[in-house]
Amino acid sequence: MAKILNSSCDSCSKYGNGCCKTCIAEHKSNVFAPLTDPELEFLVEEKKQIIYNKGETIIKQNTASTYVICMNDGLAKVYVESDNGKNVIVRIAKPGDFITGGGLFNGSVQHFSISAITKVKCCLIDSAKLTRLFAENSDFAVTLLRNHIKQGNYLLNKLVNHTQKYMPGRVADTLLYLKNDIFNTDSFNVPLTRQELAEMSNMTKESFVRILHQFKDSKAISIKGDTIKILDESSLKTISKNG
Amino acid sequence: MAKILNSSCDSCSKYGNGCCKTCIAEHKSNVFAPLTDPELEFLVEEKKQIIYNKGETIIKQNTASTYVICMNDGLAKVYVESDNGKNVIVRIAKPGDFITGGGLFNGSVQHFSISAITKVKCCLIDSAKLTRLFAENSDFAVTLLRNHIKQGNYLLNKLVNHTQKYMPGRVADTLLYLKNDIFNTDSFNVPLTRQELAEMSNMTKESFVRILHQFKDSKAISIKGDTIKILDESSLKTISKNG
DNA sequence: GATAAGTTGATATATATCAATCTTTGCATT
DNA sequence: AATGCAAAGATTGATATATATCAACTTATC
Repeated sequence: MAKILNSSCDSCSKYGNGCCKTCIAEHKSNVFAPLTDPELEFLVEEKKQIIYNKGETIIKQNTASTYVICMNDGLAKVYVESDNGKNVIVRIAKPGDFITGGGLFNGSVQHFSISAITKVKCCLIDSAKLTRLFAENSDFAVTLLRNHIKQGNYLLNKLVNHTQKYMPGRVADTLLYLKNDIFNTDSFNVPLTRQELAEMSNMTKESFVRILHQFKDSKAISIKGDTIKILDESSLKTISKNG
Repeated sequence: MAKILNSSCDSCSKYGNGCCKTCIAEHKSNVFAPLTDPELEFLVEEKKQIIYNKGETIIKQNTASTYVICMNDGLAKVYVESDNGKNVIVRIAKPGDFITGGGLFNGSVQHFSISAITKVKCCLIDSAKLTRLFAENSDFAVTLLRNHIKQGNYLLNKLVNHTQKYMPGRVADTLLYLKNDIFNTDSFNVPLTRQELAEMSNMTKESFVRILHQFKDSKAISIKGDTIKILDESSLKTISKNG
């Protein structure tokens, strides 16, 4: 079970002692950047920092939740569970990411699930506090809105990519996403199963494997155990582009 | 060419003379509802009301624009132009809808195109004014954010529907969308071509036609010229659900 | 040593593409 | 206003293909 770190956690229980301030310092683009120190204090004063083990569910689709989540450490998958039992992984959440469910200001019901793909440390913040801060700090509202607009653009792009591209283009997109948005290195250890990589790419695991090995054969990537190395990014970009 | 209605347009040039107040009265869920009269006055004081003829482009993807659009009359399609030349129609905008492009607070570049599918009357409002209003009225910020979160949920749903459902399910979705979200009647005259209906349903026009006629044969709908009538909504819902 | 994950091959199928025909619409000319 | 014609849209059928499914097998993991 996920365990709650109580307030004796000296690095995280309170702003001023580490966690939240560090979060914001480390992740410049964080939505909390516009907040003043007292505002930040108010926001985090009752927050809960939770640790989830690999595989644990952080948010469950179709259940109510009034928390917004601030990722602190580890990786999580944000995914939609469809009626036919297949999952669609929408994105990977990484440290510094701020996740507001589809229920924010909107009935509290979550429109996607989130689960830990590695050990995850994250803060749960009561979403009612956001509303209060809007009244004091409109820059914060703008930042949060900008965040959601970017999210919308990302989804729009994903919609087009997943419906218009052939499988090789979608696999290339997934690999480029992992390299450039998640790990920021050419070579990375993938904590996701082939099934999950396939769910990111909108195809079956068998199809994903086949195309991955095509890329390996054409020297665009190398695979050693769980480690994938991008050898020829421009080649992948070309494949991504023409579909 | 689209023509600008000058300030002599007595029904629309100014708040207090009709247009915007009427807009809000008619469309209860409008995002402008939280605004006070003076705030509304400020928002619309320099707005432009424009009429577009059928087929004209209102917003062009990848161009900069600092306007937000308030639909006043008519219907428009919001769509993404993909690299392979195929369009994906994301939604239909109807009177009362408020459309903020993907560039809002975010570089001004539009991430989708909008064009008129009937004669359209709409207001273009300078998006810089929104930021100013946030400072005065945080309820407005919350409403706008809620609007975007709903938009995100809609896109998430569309992503899953378009990637997980078979064609009959997607055609059923399109028909139910037109009935329940756009026209609000069982029988409606469709101003969209088969090509456009197919672009809403993520398939070719040929496939769309075939399935439409299957639905006709099974008495779920009837087709007379440009008019489609939903005869058996529950049947369409079943088809939508099981894919 | 058992269970899950990854791989590979053969086959089935949903859907796109191509091609032909039919229908409607817009427009110029009388 | 009526006529004819061109262009666009709609429909239907035959075929091709991208991708899923099914099945067998191998490899890794607890």
